[in-house]
Amino acid sequence: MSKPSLPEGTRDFGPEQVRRRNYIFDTIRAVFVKFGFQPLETPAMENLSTLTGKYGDEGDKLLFKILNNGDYLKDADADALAQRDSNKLLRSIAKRGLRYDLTVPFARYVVMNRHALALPFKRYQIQPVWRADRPQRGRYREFYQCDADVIGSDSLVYEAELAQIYDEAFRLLRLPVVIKINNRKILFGIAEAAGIPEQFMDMTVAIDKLDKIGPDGVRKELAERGIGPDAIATIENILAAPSLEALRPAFAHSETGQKGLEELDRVFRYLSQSPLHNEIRFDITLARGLSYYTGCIFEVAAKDFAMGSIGGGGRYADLTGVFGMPGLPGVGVSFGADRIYDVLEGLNLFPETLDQSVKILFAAFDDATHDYAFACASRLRAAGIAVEVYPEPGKLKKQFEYVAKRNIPYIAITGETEMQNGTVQLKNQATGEQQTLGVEELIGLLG
RNA sequence: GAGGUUGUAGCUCAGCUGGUUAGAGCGUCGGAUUGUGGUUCCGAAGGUCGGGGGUUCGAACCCCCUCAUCCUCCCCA
Repeated sequence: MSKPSLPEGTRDFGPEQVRRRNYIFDTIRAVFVKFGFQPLETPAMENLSTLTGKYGDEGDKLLFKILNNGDYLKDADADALAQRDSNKLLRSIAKRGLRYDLTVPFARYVVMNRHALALPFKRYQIQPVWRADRPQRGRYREFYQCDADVIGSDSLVYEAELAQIYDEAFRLLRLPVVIKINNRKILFGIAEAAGIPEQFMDMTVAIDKLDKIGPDGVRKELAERGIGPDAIATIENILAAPSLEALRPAFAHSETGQKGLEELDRVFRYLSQSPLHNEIRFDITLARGLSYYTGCIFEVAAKDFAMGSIGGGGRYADLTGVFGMPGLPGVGVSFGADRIYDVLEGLNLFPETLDQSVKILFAAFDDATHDYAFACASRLRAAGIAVEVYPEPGKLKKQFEYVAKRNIPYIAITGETEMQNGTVQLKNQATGEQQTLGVEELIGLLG
């Protein structure tokens, strides 16, 4: 019998961690609700056909596949098996997989329930997702996303609301962030201005790395991806633009680029109606990988703490199209709860009060007073107060040590005298103050 | 998927070029203290040295495999 262990990239969460995680979830959820989003949950597993092809070749490789039940080799593709062709074999031995994100399952849900939905449909979803990535700092194989998406409207008011949601949630978590915003149409405008619209994706991937590899690195990467020197010069020129307004001349011949500028202008106009607490920054190098984004894109980074993005999102013109329902636009954002946890922990920003669940512990000396303690505890519980009774009557030392370890703020000592008078000896653990109280008075004090 | 790092008590880590019975601090448990904790003192328990195989008279230490960890790339939350 070997020691038990966990699969790579997964974790247990102890009581304190769960309380802290719930603090994050509750905070984000409250903001979602305030903006009119409705809850949705979908299964951990989806049909593999729902998932494959939605995240690019890389994404497909990172999907966890679930082996079919029963005699899965009976129906396996014999040729693929003989040829040891895993990709070909897969379809015949695994028909399900674990969800990779929350957006695709949402799109699937919308298509399946289109007749029942009032559009625009605003939903939020807080659930785990799984990726067979190599775990490292801030990267896990099982992690939670907190998503808010709107489907069925192309109004830019939602882009503004989603930016406000980021701002509000991180304000409540007291975590200073930068909300970066860009627009895929602006990126396409750059490609058009440089005369390389067909290399839009290559260009995007390269300039996304600017803050990581620097201008020289980007130049090199652009060249490696087969983009000519003239085009590279144009791109660099545009990237150096100091403001949105300065881009206008460069996009004189790019209708898409102009559209991108207009969209961002509109979003900023909405946002100017109500000041944000965090910085929102136009970042022309922001690209984001998922290929289905078509309009505004978002990314959130913590200030003062090195961590990959702790949130991201954007607009997609046609996500449900792959499920046979074209023309439904959507926009959404995601919070990376696990990374937010790591950042809050690193910056020591979790509230102290999260670990006080039980308010008081009852301590007794013998069988008779143990009964009395139990009776008192029951009355407090009936009044809605979280209470514990120490399991063994006897030495106070142990009972006090337990209270200290559990961070319980009060201890009630129920001895012979107290039992006869219907009182308890209440001690405040923080101040050391002690007083004799009747049970009703105790309920009044703690309730 | 590619490359590297680390793995010794519950935790953090020592452990010399391979050499008797693998140590420390913290924590845990018991006692000093049978109605008052976080201090102090005394004592105790706790190890398949991540797992498997190999080299050797002898392996925590060297070699191979494997599992896990942390990090970089890729990609992302």
